Amino acid sequence: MVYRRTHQVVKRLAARRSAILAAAREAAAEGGMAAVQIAPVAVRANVAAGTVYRYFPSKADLISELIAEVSRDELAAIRRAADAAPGPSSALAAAVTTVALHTLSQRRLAWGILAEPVDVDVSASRLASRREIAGEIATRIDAAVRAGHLPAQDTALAATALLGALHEALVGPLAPDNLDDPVKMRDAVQTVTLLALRAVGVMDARARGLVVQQTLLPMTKALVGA
Amino acid sequence: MVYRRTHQVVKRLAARRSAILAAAREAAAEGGMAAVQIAPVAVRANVAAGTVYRYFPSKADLISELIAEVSRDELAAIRRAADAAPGPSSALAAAVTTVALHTLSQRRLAWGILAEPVDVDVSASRLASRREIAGEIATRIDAAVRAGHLPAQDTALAATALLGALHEALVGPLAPDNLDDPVKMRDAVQTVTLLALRAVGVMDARARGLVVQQTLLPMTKALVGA
DNA sequence: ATTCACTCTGAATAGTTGTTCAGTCCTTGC
DNA sequence: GCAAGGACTGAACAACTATTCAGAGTGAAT
Repeated sequence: MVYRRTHQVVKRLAARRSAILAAAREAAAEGGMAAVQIAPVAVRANVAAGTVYRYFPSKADLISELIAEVSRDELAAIRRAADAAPGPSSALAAAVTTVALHTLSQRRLAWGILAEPVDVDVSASRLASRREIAGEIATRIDAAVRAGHLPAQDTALAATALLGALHEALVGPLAPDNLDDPVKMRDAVQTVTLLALRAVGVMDARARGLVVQQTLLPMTKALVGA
Repeated sequence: MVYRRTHQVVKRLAARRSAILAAAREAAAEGGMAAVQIAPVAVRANVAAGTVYRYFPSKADLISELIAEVSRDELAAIRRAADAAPGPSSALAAAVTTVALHTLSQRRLAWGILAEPVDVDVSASRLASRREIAGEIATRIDAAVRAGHLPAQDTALAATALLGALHEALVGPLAPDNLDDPVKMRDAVQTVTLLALRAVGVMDARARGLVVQQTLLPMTKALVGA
C-alpha cells in the first residue's frame, strides 16, 4: 500500500507551517526574540512542542526563516517605493524612507530581526537579510551616482552605514521613546532620512525637498493602510 | 578581637579584582562576550570560580563593569582628541575619527560591548555606555552648530545616527573583512568619517579637508602607540 | 602560639530550554 | 471496516553554565 498525500493534507501541513511561523512572528513582535521559545510558540500555534520539530529542524531554523520572511517583506516594500519614484535621487529617498517607516512601525520586531540577542546562532540569516537590504540601497545609491546626482563613493559601505544610522536612531537603545506619536514619528523619519541623504552627498537644499516629498505623502498612507 | 585590613591586603584585593576584570576583557577581546564565562575567566585570572563572586555579585555585574570600563577609556580618548583640535568642526571630526579608530582597532571587543548577544541582561550598562559616547558627540555637534559651521538640527538624534553608521560600517556583520590591512583600515576610517560629517551638514569640500587632516596624522600614531 | 575573621576553593547544585521519542491519533488505500 | 503509514503529543531528557556553600587556607590580633 502506498500512502499518498491528499491535496487537503498538503494544504493542512502548509497551513500548520505558516501558523507556526506566524506564531513566532507574533511572539517576536510582542516580546522580541526572547519571546520566541518553542513551547510558547507551539501553544500560540495550537500544536505541541514536538510538532514544531516536524516543520523546523531546530529553533535556529525557525528563527532564520522568520528573519528571512520579514526581510523579504521589507525588501519588496523598498523596491515598490523606489520603483515608483520619478528619478534616481527620489528613488533613493523613497527607499530610505521606506526602511525608516517599516522599522519604526514594528520596532520590536525590527530590533529582534536586527540585533537582539538570541540564544541560537542566526548570524547567517541575519547576514543574508542585511546583505539583501544593503544591496538594494547600494544599487539605488549607485544609480544616483551614475546619474551625476551624487559624488562617486564606496556604495556598499555607504549603504551599510546608512542602514546602521537608521536602525540605531530609530530602534536602538538610544532611540527616542515617544516614537509612537505620529507627529514625532514623522519628524524622526524626516530627520534621519535627511541625515542619510546628506551623508551620501545630496546637497542640503535638494535633500530637504526630497525628504518632504518622500515622507509627507506616503507617511499618511503608511499609517492608514499596510 | 577586631580584624583590620592591612594596606597590603587591601592592595591584594584590589589587584585581584582588577585581574578578574582584565581577564574578562581579554576573553572578550579574543572571543567576544560569549567567551566571558565565569569558569574560563576565573582560570585566566588564577582564581577559582567561586572567588569571582566575592568581587562581582553576578555575571551581569561583571560584564556591566567591563562595559563601563571600556566605555570610560573610549570617552577619554574622544575628549582628548577633540579637545586638542583647533576648532569645533575639527573637534567633531577628531571625535568621529577617534570612535572609528578605537572601534576598528578592537573590533571583537567593540562588537561585544555594543551588540553581541549576552545571556544575562546588560542592557542598562550598554545604554549608559552609549548615552555617554553619544552625549559627547552631540556636544561636539552642538558646538559646531553654535559656531555657525553646521545647520541647526536635533543633535542627540544626529549623534545617535552617526554612531550607528560608524559601528555598522566598521564592526557590523556587513563590515568589510579585510580591515586589518592598515591601508584598507585608513580608507574605511576616512570614508565613514566623511559620511558622518556630511550627514550633519558639513560641506563636502570642507569635510574632505577635515577628514584628511584628522585621520592621516593620528592614524599612524594610533597604529604605533596606544 | 593560638585564635578568629576573612578569603579562597571547586565540586555539587540548580534552573533554564531546546530536543527527543514511545505511544496515541488520524488519514489513506483497499 | 481495517490495516498501515504518517503526524501529533507532551513528558522526559540533555546540555550548558551561573551560582552556591561546606570546608580548607591565610594572615591579623593578642
